[in-house]
Amino acid sequence: MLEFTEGSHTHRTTLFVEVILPLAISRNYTYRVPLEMNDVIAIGKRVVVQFGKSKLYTAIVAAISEQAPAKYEAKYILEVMDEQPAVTLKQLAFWQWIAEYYMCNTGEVMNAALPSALKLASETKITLNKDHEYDRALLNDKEFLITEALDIQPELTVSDIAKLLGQKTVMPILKTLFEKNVINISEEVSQRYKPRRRTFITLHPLYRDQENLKELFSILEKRAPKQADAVLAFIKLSRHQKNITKNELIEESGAADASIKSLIEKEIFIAEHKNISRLTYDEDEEAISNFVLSEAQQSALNNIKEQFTKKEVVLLHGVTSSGKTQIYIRLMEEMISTGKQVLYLLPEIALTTHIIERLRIYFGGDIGVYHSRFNDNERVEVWQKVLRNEYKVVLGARSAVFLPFSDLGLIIVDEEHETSYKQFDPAPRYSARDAAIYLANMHKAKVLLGSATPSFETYHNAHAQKYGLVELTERYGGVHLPQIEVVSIVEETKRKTMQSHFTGVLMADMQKALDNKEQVILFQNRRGYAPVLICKVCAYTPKCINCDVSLTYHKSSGKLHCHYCGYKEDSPSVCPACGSTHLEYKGFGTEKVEDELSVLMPDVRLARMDLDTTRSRNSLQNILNDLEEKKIDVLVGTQMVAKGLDFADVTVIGIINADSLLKYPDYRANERSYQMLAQVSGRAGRRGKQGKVIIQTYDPLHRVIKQVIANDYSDLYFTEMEERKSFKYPPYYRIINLDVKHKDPDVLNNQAEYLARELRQHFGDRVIGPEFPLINRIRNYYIKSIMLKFERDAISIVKAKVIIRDIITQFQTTKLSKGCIIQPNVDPY
DNA sequence: AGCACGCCGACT
DNA sequence: GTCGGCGTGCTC
Repeated sequence: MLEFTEGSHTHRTTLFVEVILPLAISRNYTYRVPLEMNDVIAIGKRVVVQFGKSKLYTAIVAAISEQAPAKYEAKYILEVMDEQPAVTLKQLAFWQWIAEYYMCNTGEVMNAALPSALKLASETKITLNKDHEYDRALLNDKEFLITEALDIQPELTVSDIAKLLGQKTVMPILKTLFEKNVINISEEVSQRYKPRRRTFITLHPLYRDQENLKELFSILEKRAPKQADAVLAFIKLSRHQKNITKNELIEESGAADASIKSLIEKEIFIAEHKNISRLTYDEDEEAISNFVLSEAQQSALNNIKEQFTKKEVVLLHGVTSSGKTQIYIRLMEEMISTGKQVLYLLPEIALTTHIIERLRIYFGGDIGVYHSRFNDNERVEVWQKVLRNEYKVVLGARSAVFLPFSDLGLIIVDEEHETSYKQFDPAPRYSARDAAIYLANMHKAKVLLGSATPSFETYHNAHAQKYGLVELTERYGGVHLPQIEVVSIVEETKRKTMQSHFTGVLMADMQKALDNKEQVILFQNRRGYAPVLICKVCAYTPKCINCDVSLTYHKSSGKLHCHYCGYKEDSPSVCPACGSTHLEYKGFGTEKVEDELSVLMPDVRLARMDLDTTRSRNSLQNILNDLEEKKIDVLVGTQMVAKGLDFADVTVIGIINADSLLKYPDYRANERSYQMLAQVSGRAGRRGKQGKVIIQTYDPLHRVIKQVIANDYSDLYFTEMEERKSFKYPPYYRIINLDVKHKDPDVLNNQAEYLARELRQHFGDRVIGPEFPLINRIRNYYIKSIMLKFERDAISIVKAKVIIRDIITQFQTTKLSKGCIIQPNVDPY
């Protein structure tokens, strides 16, 4: 046949593809390629496949072969979605590495990597069958209810119906309705990415001639004055801008849509429909790079470049406010001049418009931004632009490591110690910092890690000469490090100078700053009002019904919240156990700090920044804007305030209770506390003025506090490292945690013990536990943790992981382990 | 992740 | 008895 002449031999060959499904399943599945798709099928393209009875998914082609599977009949691919592969070969290899290293499935990696608009899944839609006559009186109550609902809303999903009927199992009912020909059941895949379209208007070239234009006006003014207005508005707009959309024209002229339409019909206006990008930025900002590096910055930059000739990864250890960003900018400029791409990773919270705008000054439209506050369509557009190599620089949070880079030259991981680089909740439990190093390796690119308080892992690698190390000890522009004052809460309580949770010292310094029209940040590492509510009579404490935690009282909602599962209940006014009205709030969070301060300083403009106040899309940015515009005098916040805040007029920082950090029962508590305190302190007095930090604590002589005051990170490092070594912790050892979960605590105990025994057979006393973690029940699952500690060099971690995987697989086939969930967490933070 | 099948308690 | 919960296994 004619249409078969142009192609290759593949026309006659039946092809099979192995695809990755966006699900937590352990292997790939094989589908058959219809002959007519032979020419378009390719690795990395998305295909639509049916998986199971009815569900349709977008899968990624991972391999193509001519070999038919022996044991089953492969289903056909339904559709090839892409003209060009959406995922590169490098990415597929990267996904594979993540899945192996972090002990999860490729499908889970795919889920994290692809913007959801690129992986549409079908949804079951229920509609009325209008072609069939039936008597509704013959239906039972529930069936009748469904038809009634479909009269009002013609299309319902399965979960809509579950909600409607108030029960979980609805499929049998829908099935009988379908068999009675009352309803249709269909699987619909919606193309979720929609380009944004606008209509652009231009004037017919005929009217570029002044005479013709004059004539046109004289006609229009008489016959259609509204249309004349529209033409006038067009001419006015065209003086300032090149592209004019129909909407802009309507807005400017006040003319109706119909007027414009008739002008288009008369061919006076020419309309053109175009896809436009959602990723706009102000083109008026000319790219300028006219800053001068200080001597210290310049020598650090030279040093980094020198190190890059010998090392793949370099750590830039620079104190807060040392001007690391400017060094990054110079490096990025040099890299993109060679034509390679740059990835600049930042913690989500630090990715504010402030830093984006700052980089736009230098890179203009060449810079792409990628983070979780972007909506799906925006993310797809960034993805596609990276794929087409239209960005030179990508600025992004954790998940930006998954973008389809083709030729990376440099990855910068700023604030590399940040724990938010590690994903916790759903697998893949990956570290974007560590993954970035692997990714760079694949691209033969360099990695620059930047931090004022490097993670011990990184610092250790730098000291071991594995990474290059560049130190920058001078603050930019000669800004002094803040003065740190430690205030003993015990002392002040004795002297009765405490005002609720504020020491006299803090109150006085806050007042002084406010008198000078300066700003204050207060840090309290806990959100909500009070973490524990306790009955003074019977000591009853309200607990979460799903988790092993006490509920936190939130004053703003008047409810008790669980911070682990989201459960909420009304706060009781009498003790549910004994009926007493003597209920006491114990402990305090940001809400209470804010509340108390508003009583003590009623004239102060207060704001709060924590998870609860920054949930919606723009709320974080709004708070930061208000702070910048000095609409806020005092900002109370959780760890968030330690990151990415850079405001000249913040001169006083108060740490309400340092002990909550220091007392944390974790081997990293000291490292974390130091990082936290140093990072918060770094926010004080950035430009021109020396700032002041007040640390309130019950334990002013604590070693870590002394080290923070002395600004002696290496002292902290060397003392802590001794302990890490003797207790077999990272960076000397690698840790893999296996969290075992089960609804029944007894089964969990037995099975976790059994699993640990199996592991011990291979790994001996490298296996610790199982032990109950700090919180031993979350969302109704009891949890036990098994920890594996591997010495760094003596054992192949790759082989160990294969063995662990085998043991887990083996374990899951045993009858008694039914219902057990095992979650591996490699390199837990 | 969905969805079907099968077993078991609590209702008409 | 039957309905609906829930556990278990499978999907190319």
